[in-house]
Amino acid sequence: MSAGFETRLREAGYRLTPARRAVFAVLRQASTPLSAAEVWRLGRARHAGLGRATVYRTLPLLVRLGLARALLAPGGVRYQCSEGGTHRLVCRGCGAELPLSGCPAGALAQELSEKYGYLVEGHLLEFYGLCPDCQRRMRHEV
Amino acid sequence: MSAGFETRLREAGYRLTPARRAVFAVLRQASTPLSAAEVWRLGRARHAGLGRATVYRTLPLLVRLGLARALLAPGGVRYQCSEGGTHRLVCRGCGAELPLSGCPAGALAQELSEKYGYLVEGHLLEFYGLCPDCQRRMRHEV
DNA sequence: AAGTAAATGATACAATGTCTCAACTAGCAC
DNA sequence: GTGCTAGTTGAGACATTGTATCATTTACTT
Repeated sequence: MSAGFETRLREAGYRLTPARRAVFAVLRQASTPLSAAEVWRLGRARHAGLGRATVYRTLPLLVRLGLARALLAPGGVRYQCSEGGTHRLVCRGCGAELPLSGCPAGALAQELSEKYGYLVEGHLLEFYGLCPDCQRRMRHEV
Repeated sequence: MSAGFETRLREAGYRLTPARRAVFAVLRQASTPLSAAEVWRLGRARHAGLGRATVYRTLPLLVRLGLARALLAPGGVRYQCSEGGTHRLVCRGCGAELPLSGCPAGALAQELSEKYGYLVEGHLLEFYGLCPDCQRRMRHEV
């Protein structure tokens, strides 16, 4: 799958550099979406002199190439590898996120592909609301 | 619906102030999601001395109260009123967004509500991929 | 009408992201 | 392998975006 990264970069006319490897490797290994600052910090472990500007240049590049995805978490933008879709329940009270399995969007993707000529590569399905705790809390404490 | 804003604020124990009215009114009237800076600029037209800090305090408050939603647009975070769901196709090549009608998520919301006890208030369904133009462009130009 | 806690706006500050540019290097040609 | 060249890098200045502080104001309760 790391080969996917290399070929994708090359076929798009970009060079394969230690900095880009480091940034992508950090995202690949992360078990949770990372902020740009976190990617920088972790990336320096892999590539000593990794620059901040390079990280900020590389992350959007990875997104444009379809190798990563930018998410809006409470607290700012975070990046993660883009493999397949992302599905979750987000509580607007406490920010808790509950991952979901099973997705109704897969079927729709094919349909959209035919209808609009889009090449659909992945999707993000987020439900917003209140978790049980926050529902209780909002009734009483506020 | 503006009443919804007022009661929501009151029932959560927050005061109804000119600043908050202005911020919310700006979001309500906007036909497109706005950045915090834009909300400030537009808000000053409605409430002369509106402070920057107040805008940055108010927008997350509106999100927590379920009155607004934060979106990650190319170029940063943007806010919009939260009425129902949001569905679109986003091209990772050029950033173009194509709104969708018809959504498979509504049915799932009810199911999630029962299964997890969440109060589901809205959702965001985004498909990522390449629009027809970008597919062509990627094959040739790059 | 008066009291009070919440909210405001100004400002200073911190964090986040962008731009510039000289130095470097990946990839290609030979 | 050696040299060439355009893409890329990293440092730092800069711009933007978001946060904390605090004296002053004000929405709401009684």
